[in-house]
Amino acid sequence: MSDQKQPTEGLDAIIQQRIEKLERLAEQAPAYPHTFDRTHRSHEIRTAGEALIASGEKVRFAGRLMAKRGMGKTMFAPLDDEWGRLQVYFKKDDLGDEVFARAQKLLDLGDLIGVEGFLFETRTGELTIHVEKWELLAKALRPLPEKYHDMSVELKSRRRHLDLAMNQESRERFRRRSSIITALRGLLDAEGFLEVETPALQPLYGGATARPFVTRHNALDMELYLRIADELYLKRCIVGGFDRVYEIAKDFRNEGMDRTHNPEFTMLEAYAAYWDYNDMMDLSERLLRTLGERFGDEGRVTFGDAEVDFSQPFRRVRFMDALAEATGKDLAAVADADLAALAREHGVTVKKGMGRDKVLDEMFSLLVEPGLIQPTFVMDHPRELSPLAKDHRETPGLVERFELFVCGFELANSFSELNDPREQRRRFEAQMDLAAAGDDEAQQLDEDFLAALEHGMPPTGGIGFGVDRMIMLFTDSHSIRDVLLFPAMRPEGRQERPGFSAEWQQKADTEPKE
RNA sequence: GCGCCGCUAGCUCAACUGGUAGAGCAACUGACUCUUAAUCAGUAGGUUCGGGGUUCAAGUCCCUGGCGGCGUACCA
Repeated sequence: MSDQKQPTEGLDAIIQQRIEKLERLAEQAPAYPHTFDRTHRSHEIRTAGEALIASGEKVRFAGRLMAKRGMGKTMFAPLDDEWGRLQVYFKKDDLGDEVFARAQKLLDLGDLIGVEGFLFETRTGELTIHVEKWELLAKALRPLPEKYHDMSVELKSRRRHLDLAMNQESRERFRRRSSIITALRGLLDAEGFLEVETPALQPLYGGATARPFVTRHNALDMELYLRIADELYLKRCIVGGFDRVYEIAKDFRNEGMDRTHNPEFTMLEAYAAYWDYNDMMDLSERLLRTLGERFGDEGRVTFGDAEVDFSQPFRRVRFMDALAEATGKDLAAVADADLAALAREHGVTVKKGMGRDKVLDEMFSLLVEPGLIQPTFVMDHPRELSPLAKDHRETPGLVERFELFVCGFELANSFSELNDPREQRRRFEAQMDLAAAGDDEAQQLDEDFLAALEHGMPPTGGIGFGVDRMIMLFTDSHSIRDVLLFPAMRPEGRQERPGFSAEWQQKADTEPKE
């Protein structure tokens, strides 16, 4: 470990060799220059290709060296930038022995270089830069992964920089993510929504049913929660007189992880004064239809085996009707005791303390959700499940709520927002009873929020979209990890890890460094 | 959480019922003036995830811990 002998094998040897090459390159020119002025990026050269060949003008291009194909006195090398790949051509007769040899001998795969030269087309028709000058922009001391097999799923997520460097389609996917979010902002802005920012650190968590992350503020000497939703703050904005607001923000939920769940995820919440949930359904259709047009094929999107069509009006079905379709029974007419039995018959696990509506919700998740492939609004839910939604204007026991399902997962959740402060207080109290009975996801009573409501909130429609899931849908990605640059993962390495203990830290500090 | 499967060179993977750990890519040396998974000849590279056990002998079997994938449960 303190051995001074130079490594002659494995990764250490590769790094050592590359450092030596770096030092030799540094004798001639700065190894880490501060800038490189490009005239074009790869897609721009590709677009202007013929004109650039005809004019013979000089181009300056920079990228990562992805292969070296040496032919003795010439060398071809593909260079990647964000938008794609462009081949460059080194020729000894043109560059001179020294400059050519430096490229041939001292460049490694993964190095970042800048070139200047003129464009030509090779015999096989590939657009190529004939290099007249080149310089190192940064050396890759570590080798790139192997080039013609996929990296393991784990490495792709864990070393996203390498996934991005190696896989054009991965770069494309994240560029598309960015475009979709930009498009959403544009659409909401055009609809008169104001983008606002609300606290991620909250003294009380609310607006959804989930277990929170807890953290601590030293100066205030208090525990804070990472938000599970923005809802209660955005409604305060509506109370204050903003007409339409939205926020695209990370929420944090301390729950399991799987193909559609990451502990931190991006949620779009939007609230509009004087709207109800019908208006929000219309808004959802407008947003998704436009996204479908821009990012799909005339409003249609391929997701696995399914083709989802956003161009037609979405199906609307009442929650209880969907359940009736699935079970063949009108569950509203079934007594509580019989309902539990019926649920078990359909393979739903019914636990003690689950209310009637909770059982219905379980049945819905298992029996109905997976079959909702085409965009479907499921509306008018049982009241107990929705403590922030307004009572249904016609049917007692229900609330004005809808969830939008696509490809078997929930994409959005929306209500006519409850704005009667006394009713809201009763709903919170009911939640507290659930909490007392052991439901650790029940919502907390938020006096400050209630006081805001007591000042008067206009009738309001609200909605929350799972942005990551939306991105999955429009990129045909089947795991949330594929649309998050850095999904949550356990740290790798170190066997002994007594939770960042002083003991480990001390050990790390006292051990000799390489 | 639980269940199943996996972890071998920098990367992607082999190694049968336990018997000298291999290949391709990357690297190194050399040849080659339009290649594109460049090609050709040669070289080097391993604590087989960690720890313990069984055995004459363990990548392989057993126990235990770590990390991951998939399924399942709660949730967006």
